[in-house]
Amino acid sequence: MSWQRTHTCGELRRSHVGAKVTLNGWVNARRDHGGIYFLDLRDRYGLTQVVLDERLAAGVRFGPEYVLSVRGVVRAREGAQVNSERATGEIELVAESLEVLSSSPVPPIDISGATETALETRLKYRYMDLRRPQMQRNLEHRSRFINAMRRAFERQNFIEVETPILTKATPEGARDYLVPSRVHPGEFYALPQSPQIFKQILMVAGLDRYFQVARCFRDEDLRADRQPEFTQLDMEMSFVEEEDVFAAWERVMKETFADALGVELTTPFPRMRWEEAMERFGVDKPDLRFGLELRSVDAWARASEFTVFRGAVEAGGRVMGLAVPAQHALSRKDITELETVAKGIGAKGLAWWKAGAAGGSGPLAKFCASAEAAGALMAALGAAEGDTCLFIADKQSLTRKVLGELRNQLGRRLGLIPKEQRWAFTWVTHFPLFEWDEDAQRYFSAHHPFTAPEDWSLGGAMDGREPDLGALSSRAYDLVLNGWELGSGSVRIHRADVQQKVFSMLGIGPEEQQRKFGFFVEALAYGAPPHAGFALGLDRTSALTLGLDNIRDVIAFPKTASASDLMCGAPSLVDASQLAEVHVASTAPRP
RNA sequence: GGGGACGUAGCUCAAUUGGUUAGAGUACCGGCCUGUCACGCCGGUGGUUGCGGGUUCGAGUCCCGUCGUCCUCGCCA
Repeated sequence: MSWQRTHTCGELRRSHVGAKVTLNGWVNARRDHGGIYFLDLRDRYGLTQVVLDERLAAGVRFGPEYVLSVRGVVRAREGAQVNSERATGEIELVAESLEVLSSSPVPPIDISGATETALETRLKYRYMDLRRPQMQRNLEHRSRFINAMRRAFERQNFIEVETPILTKATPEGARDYLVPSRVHPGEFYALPQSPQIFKQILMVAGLDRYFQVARCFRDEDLRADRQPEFTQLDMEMSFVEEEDVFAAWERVMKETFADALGVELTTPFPRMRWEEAMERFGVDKPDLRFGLELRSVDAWARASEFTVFRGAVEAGGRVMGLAVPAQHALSRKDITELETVAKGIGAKGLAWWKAGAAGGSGPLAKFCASAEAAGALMAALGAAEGDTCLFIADKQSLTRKVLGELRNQLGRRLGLIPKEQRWAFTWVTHFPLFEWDEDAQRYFSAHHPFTAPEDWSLGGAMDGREPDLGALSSRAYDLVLNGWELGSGSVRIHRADVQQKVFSMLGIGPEEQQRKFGFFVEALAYGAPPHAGFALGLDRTSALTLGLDNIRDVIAFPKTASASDLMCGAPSLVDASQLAEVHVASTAPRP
């Protein structure tokens, strides 16, 4: 008689009563009552209670996580026997025969119970961790989401094209993962940080609309929202500008959320220039689910007697603040904690003021003694009587950064984020083209070197003038959701001469350009259409739509903070012969 | 590379100021129990306190080093 299942463990209902069925699954729990024996059998689809009589239970040995095949008859449960907590709670399977298909030692992970196992153990025994219903739900959700997104792109006539995993190292950007070549001694492939160049070349090739579920690799340190390999929904389109890309994605997101989550998104998403995001929220990925916006106090500071404030403004910096409504009554202890946070980011201090028309209280009170000064400060902050106002005075970038972080922390700590407003998307546009790097003493691309400048003349550089590179604006954009950067993209440079000029501005000389990007610039020269694209982080999006704050829980086999795979033990030493074959000698001390 | 937290039974945790034979819950094993569903009751097995060194009459506890995990800053075109 076959052990193969006729139904799953989540399938049987009252309508199946009387049927002879076979279930396969893992032993989730056992309840031995002497004369009668209960067994919960689990698979991906659910739990079903199996009833064994005394004789049958005594005849076979099994424990948690054994794999069983149970054959028997479906019986209705009546009255108090019904388990209304379970989908299969109105029936049970009365076993007639039972076969052990596979055994298990005592499991290191409690799959059926309530205790949360240490992450280290979960990662080492990932195959058991993934048996947990929560993890299976996460992976199912991710699969549904990605498939819905694929269908949405196909409806818009995009085609999915695979690009190489073994490709060429790039000088800009993150650290590359390198793969030595056996055939070409001393030469290396790199794993792609993104399919950027290939997808642009697909546009030159006339593919017009491309997308790909693309694995990307960046050899940088990990975070809760960052793994060394991650997955993007990557896309590119020809003959378009920003709004065309936004519209394509808004349609995809609307359809995907409806399809996979049953959520109706409101489109179009708001657009916000980078400068506005930085000024109002202090960050380039603002969480728009709550207010508490930053306000400029520059004018007030310039006129004030407070030398710290006035000095900051006169030195070309900024004085900014935010007003915490009186109802949230920050204590001195709260403010001290916030000051510690501020100093940790680099602020010299945190000034505060309890707003009041009569001067208020706190360190700033003596500079607000006049009703005029107090009123002006309250007006600048949009503050009401009794609000706790927090101030940072420093150079602009630090002032924004510190207050942006304080705003985010206050949003969480004070419970300012309304539960019902779950999906606060926004496009952030017009990022700077270049950012100055103090250590390297040169400019780097804020996005990547293929990003189109807002001004095709590059501030006159195309005509031989020398613009202020830090002031150039780009056509890069990010999609932000609830304070997370979900993805980014840009209108691309489709002109070979502009691309070469940008490389030069980044300090990449003609010889290096030719060696590293020659093929790409040459491709642009052969009839490149104007094009633009975007890539969405699927790990982050999956996590966020599940309400998770760590992307590990939507990745089947994630790596630890030190980029190890605890299950298979990667990375690992390899045989000397293997190294020799690829012409590599290790300089690491061998244990 | 820096900062912080953590590491004790299969799992989750406790252990006073450095002091008896390192405990509890759960899991596991044995016994009892015919309606449980995280069954219950009784009993039992189970420990290199991550690893190495040091201080001490005595170390899970203090010190040094090291390994690992998490969070985070730098980093992440």
